[in-house]
Amino acid sequence: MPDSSPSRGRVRLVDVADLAGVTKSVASRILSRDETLNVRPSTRQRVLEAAERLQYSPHAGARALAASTTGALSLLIPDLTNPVYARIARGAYQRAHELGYVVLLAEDTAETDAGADFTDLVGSGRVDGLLIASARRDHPLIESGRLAAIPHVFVNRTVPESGRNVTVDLQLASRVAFEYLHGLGHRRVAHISGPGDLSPARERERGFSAAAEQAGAPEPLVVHADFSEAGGFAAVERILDERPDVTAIFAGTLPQSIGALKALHVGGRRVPQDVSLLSADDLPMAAYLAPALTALELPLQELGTAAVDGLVHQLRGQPARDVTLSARIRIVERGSVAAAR
Amino acid sequence: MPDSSPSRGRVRLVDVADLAGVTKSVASRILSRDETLNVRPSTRQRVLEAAERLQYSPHAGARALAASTTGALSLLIPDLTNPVYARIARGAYQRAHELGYVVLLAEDTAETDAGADFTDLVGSGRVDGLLIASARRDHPLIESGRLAAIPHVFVNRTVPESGRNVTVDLQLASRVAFEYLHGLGHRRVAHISGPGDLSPARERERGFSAAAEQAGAPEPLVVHADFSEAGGFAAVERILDERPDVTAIFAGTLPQSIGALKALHVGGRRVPQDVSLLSADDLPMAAYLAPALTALELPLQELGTAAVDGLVHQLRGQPARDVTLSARIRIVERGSVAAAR
DNA sequence: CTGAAAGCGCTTACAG
DNA sequence: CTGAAAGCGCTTACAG
Repeated sequence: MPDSSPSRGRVRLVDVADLAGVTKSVASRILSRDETLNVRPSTRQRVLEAAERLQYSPHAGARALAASTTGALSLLIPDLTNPVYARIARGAYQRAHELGYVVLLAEDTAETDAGADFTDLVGSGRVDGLLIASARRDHPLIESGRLAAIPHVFVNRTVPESGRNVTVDLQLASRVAFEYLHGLGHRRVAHISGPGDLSPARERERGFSAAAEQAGAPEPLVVHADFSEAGGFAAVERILDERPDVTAIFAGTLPQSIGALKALHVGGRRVPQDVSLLSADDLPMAAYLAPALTALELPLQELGTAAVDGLVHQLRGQPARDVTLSARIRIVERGSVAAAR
Repeated sequence: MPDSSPSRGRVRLVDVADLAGVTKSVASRILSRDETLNVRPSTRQRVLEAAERLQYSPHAGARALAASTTGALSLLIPDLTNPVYARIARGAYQRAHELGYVVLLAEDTAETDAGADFTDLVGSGRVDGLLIASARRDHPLIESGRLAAIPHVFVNRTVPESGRNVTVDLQLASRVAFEYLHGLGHRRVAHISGPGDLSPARERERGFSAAAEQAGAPEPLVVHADFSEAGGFAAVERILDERPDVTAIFAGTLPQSIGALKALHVGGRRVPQDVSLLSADDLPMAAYLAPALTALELPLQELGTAAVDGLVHQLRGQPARDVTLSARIRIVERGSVAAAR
């Protein structure tokens, strides 16, 4: 096979144009599916075949430079370890792929201090916009003000006044949780929430308490804790201390639930005979714990999908908007919740 | 403040050069830390300050185009949900950051069929190279042959003959596991491995069996299973069926251990009184299960670090090489393993 | 229906 | 020590 001498071994647009017997202009327009273009079907065909045969893959940088668009989105998640984000990420990937975007994932913990790096992802023209699931309230990205010029969306968190929040209706979800427990006769109920400054945590609390008030039930005890096993453990210690007669606990995340289970065990409570435990986050693992956890299922994959839709909406020049998902919130019953005695 | 009219609001190299009173050439060389450059300290100072003041962030695409290097690496992981990869990713991030690279994470499951997308990440000049932790044996990336022209490294998996494998010495790790159990008097031992075609699984098996043989112990029962809770559950069912007198089980992953715990419980075995369970993957959660899991700790973060080093080594024109980590392999003792009765 | 040409924002020999 | 200029591989008005 003769070498058509592409520089550095890269197949360029001009190579496929040459092979197809057209100019770069036409090739470019055909390959980028320019709708306004009228070409003979046979020409189109030749170009497509040439691209295929040469395994042509446009240079993203050159395209970004010329068109000032990258075709890439970045998803910033606070904790790779939390499977909740895996679900969101999958939804995001899938939709992005459908829309012709690539999504680049990045973990954005306080330790990595990656905030700067990530603003730079957009600043340096690597991505067109940001899907921000990082939950830190005083995130450098937000504080910096650099976000203002950048298309972005907040996922699973809420930044007041931003008009860019894509969230599950956590107040509704918490209400569902409360009413489920209340319906089983539980009257002394506690809720393990997240760190006080995180918006999802605040909303769960609000929904839970509001539901209690509306039901005329005693005010639930709300305890703030880290979203981790250790957090759940410590929270239950405090709950048992302040309210030893508690009959049901609603934990905000699965890791917290695992810690809670342990602390209940240590505290001599049987689950669910003495205390019922309802977990947020329905993940495969929940079914394998002892007892299997009854959990609140949320539309996480849909959240990822909606986030990409919201961001792409902005990229197309539409104004940002809040999106709240309230479908597909339900309780998956397993063994950790029983009727109050 | 007067508008210096940057196009599209972007601050360009020429803007900082102007502000500093030099040409683009000099500014470029100073900002990209060109060692061979000799400039007056005062000039360097002015350029750096100008860049700082304008919040200059070079256009990654333009740079990629001109220098044919992107400063980005991509880490492909098979399952976002598995915390093992989070640890590897953190190590990779940190080292990449130190070396001036950005790392872009992507989940590469069979379902997303993302193989093509990812080859394209390099093909399209978005990243300089790939850190491949995807474990599928017949991965489209490998099959396609396109990988040949692309700097890459396999992380936590081994592709024979590739000379690009960055791994923990799993044979050694399994030996450590076996000898720990053997030392406690266990003679009827089983191992829950992964799907038969995954290289880490095969190596763990080999190491485990070899250690048994060397100790003159009976051959361990090895059961293949999915790396999930369900896999661990099914594996233990089979083990109890084939070898009801088993006294110790070594599970290859934490999710498998969780499933195993459940199956042992269902099978009427107490852990560790009747059967000891040793888990691979020491993660925070292990301490909160009932019983707390004794686990094999592996140098996962170091694995990520070494992978980046290996890839950057290639990017600098050095030949690829295998790297095997054998330090920091140890047993973290908790409650799930006891001496044989 | 198709082509010639400018320009996106950088880097990097090559000159001075 | 610093500058002028070509070129990386695309897209996109603008012409024909």
